[in-house]
Amino acid sequence: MSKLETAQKIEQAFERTGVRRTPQRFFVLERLLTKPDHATVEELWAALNRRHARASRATVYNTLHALVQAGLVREFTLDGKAARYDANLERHHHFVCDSCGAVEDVNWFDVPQLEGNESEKRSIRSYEVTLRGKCAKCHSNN
Amino acid sequence: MSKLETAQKIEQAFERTGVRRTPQRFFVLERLLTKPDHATVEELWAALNRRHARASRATVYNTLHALVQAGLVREFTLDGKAARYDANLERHHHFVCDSCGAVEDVNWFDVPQLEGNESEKRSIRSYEVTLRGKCAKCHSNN
DNA sequence: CTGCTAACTTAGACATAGTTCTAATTTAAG
DNA sequence: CTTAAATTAGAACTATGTCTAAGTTAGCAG
Repeated sequence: MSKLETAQKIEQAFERTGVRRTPQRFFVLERLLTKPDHATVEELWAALNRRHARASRATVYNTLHALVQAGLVREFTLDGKAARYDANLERHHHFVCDSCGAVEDVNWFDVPQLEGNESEKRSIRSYEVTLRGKCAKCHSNN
Repeated sequence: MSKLETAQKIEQAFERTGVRRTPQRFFVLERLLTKPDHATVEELWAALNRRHARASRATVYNTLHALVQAGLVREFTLDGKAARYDANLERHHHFVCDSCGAVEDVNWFDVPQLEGNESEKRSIRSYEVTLRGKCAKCHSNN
């Protein structure tokens, strides 16, 4: 997607959901859309400051809450660390690199055994596979 | 498994791994073995105090670290909260109840698609499925 | 275009949960 | 009995997230 297209997509998303457009919010959503690395608040704040020097952490938190509220971004956590944010709204799984900690999306696939097998008296609303190993980058670097 | 059998199993585990036997450690491991609810430190500490009133939190941390070190217990986290501990060393998946937060073990099953499909340039060391929904108890209570 | 105002942003203090540390005391096990 | 190792209470630390009060701005009404 070109930069222009992304910008239009963001504008539309803001308009559609009634989220007020500010430079900070635009930047955060743009960053999440174009670099799907599941950034933490800390990372987003650092990135934001490279452009809009003097952004407040609170703004990043507020922005992310607004985006989550609006359904434009999903929040999740991994291994007890800080919350991570994902603008990929498609169903997907996650891969976590043991060496560098990178989190990558993995295309969705069903886990068919689930239905018959394990759902005795519970009802399953959703599930997700978390894969762990060594990412492509860490492989070539060693 | 009877209480006696469990006790013997614990004794043997301590002896085999060279973990010194203390009442606190015995209690913690016993609790993890007999009640596989993936307790947190806080929960274990509360349980311990019901018996050995005046146990220190630090002891629970020390104990768990020793048990993890010895390979008798596994540590994991879920949803960015406190670490949870599991004496079930078999491979298994987890189910998390949306309503009450309970964490239950789910018997292991393979996810066959993984091999061919997604492991392009990364290597996958392990994976786990996390299921979410409503547990049996919460179902009957509502 | 201009001015208005509710909403947003800012800096930094504050809050909190989880965990680790410390120094004195007690204990397991040879 | 001895002593290295474990336990204790509570202080201290760390990371993450929330709050506050003052200043700024988006977006609309006129």
